[in-house]
Amino acid sequence: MADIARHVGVSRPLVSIVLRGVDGASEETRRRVLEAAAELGYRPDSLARGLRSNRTRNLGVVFALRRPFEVELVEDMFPVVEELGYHLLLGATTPGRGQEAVIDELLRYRCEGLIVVGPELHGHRLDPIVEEVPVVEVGRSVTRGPVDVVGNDDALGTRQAVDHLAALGHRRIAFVDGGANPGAEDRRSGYRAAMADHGLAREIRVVPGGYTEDEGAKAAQTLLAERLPTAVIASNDLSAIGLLDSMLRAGVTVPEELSVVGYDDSRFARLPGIDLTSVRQDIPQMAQLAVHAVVERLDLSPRAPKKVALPPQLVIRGTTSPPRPERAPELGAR
Amino acid sequence: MADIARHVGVSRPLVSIVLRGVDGASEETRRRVLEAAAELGYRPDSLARGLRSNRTRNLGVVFALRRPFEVELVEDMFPVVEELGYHLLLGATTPGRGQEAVIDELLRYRCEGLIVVGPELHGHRLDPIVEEVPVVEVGRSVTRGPVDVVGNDDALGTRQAVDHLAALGHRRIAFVDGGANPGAEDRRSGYRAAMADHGLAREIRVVPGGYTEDEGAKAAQTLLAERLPTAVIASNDLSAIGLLDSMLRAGVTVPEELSVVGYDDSRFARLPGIDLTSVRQDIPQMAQLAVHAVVERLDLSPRAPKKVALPPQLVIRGTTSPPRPERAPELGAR
DNA sequence: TTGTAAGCGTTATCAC
DNA sequence: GTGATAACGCTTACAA
Repeated sequence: MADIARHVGVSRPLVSIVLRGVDGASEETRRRVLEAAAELGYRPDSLARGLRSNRTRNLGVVFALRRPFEVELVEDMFPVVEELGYHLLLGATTPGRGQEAVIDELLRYRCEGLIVVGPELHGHRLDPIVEEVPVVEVGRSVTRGPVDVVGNDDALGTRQAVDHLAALGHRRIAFVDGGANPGAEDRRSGYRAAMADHGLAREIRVVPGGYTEDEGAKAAQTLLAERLPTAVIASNDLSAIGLLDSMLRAGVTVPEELSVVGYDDSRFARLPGIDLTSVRQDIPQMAQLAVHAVVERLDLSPRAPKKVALPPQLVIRGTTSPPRPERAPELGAR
Repeated sequence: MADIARHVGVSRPLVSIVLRGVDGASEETRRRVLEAAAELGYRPDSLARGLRSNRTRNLGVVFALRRPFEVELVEDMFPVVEELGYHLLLGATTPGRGQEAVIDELLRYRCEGLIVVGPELHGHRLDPIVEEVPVVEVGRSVTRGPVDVVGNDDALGTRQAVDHLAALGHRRIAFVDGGANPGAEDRRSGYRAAMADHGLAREIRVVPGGYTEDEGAKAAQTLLAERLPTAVIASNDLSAIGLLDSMLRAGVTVPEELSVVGYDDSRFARLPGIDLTSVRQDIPQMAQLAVHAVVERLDLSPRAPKKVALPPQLVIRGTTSPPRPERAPELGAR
């Protein structure tokens, strides 16, 4: 920048004024400065700028690089963030780098706000951070403190799955649990509540599982060892796919003998050859709400924490159909 | 940091010495400074540090958030980068943000080196950047200038696929082209060369395609409209899956009537229910080589550009088998 | 071992 | 409309 100033024959601050596009410089100066900048290949220094101005306009987003759902969410944040005049700083968690380390790194870069996708931190560990910068959590249903939360109504999602299956005539609907993964708890409770509402409380069956194909396959083994239900809701797509495979290998036809529903409507579910009925979350909207929530706290005055749970949508594909007629004696059973 | 200095009663530079862990401070001072730092919740400021020291130890990586292959590659870079004492700055390209914009942003943060995955920039657009910082390109086979290149030997990959199919007895082996996508050119030429080497030059058949499921499905239609080959090599997994689906829908059995090979050995290929024979790239090693290449240029003296092409490995799964015996007249045909 | 002075590239403040 | 000066938080160089 000093180069430009010397080149044009003006002072450094004046160059700064021109390059920032604020007013306080004559058209003539402006033109000559911009010309020189282009000629000299000037590139603004974000470090110096952030340091001096105390305003980086950086938003940090913490997410897991290995969760396609979160990656997609982040991708959808970019246009929103840019439009609001901010930059997105990616804080990727990996098996060797937890959320805490990532958040710390983002704050060292003076992020002004933080979007935490799939929060894993216990409330009190997040507390000191929340006092420093606005935080929005994406994908957690309940939290403490002045934190905005944007989530998916996971309980409603599994409820929709149960409704769909019940409408098809299913009664024995099992659920493959997601353990401690993000959203798993709500998905489980939504299943339980919906089953009860359909008068199927006695049919509730929660099988231990997880968010991976292996765990889905294991759940399938559990189900195969006992009396098979007529339908299964898995707590995410991957476990549904693992389960699907084990079932097919065991000679169970889908959807004739067993209907299967996944959760996430990921690319995997849409894959021809899988064609999985699944619960879709509105990812673009979650991205937009999350970004707006942080920016509002930054640009506007403080306000009460906002907790949003978006309604998901069941996407019906080829893995669900009415159950086979039960054997006669079943009629009498209650 | 000034706070700590005041709190402990020493000068600021001394605090800096302690916090950086270099020597030049007494044990006693060290202890008291660290204590105060913990107490005051001190967090180093990367901006100020980078600005003053002219050494950010940042490595920028440019990659596409929507390409799982690249995301996986980036994930594998983290441990390598950390071990070498650097930080990875993620520069994600999205549909709305091209490589040029992303690189520019990374350089504003004073990245000392750049890893460009799936380079899209024409040589001359990269030139001015290469003069500023060390650059390594990942996934391009030929480039100009003093740029390190770490890639996959894509031509060898398709060659392995042809070898495998030829060994099984296939002769009419078609290839679904990848158009202008990264690596596609080499995959095509590897196919051509391998076919010729097997004396199958007359059987060469390149069908227009791409890297998406839709393009794979379209290629399937092209193939179905004419005489079906006994095997198809797709230029990536997704197009193989699209093709697979169209074939199955058309009543073609796989692998009995048609063997299918993909490329990338992505998660999709490994999916039970897909179980696609595919060409695997050694992602962890590519990550390691790429990072080391940049860091070497940074830490060591300049040296000639290094061009590495890693040998891929064919992973044989369920979509390939010997062809059905041809009808008798075929014997006489040449 | 410790302190002092200076400066990294930029912007804020206030004069002119 | 323009320019001088100081300051952001930290590290380097050198002196004590």
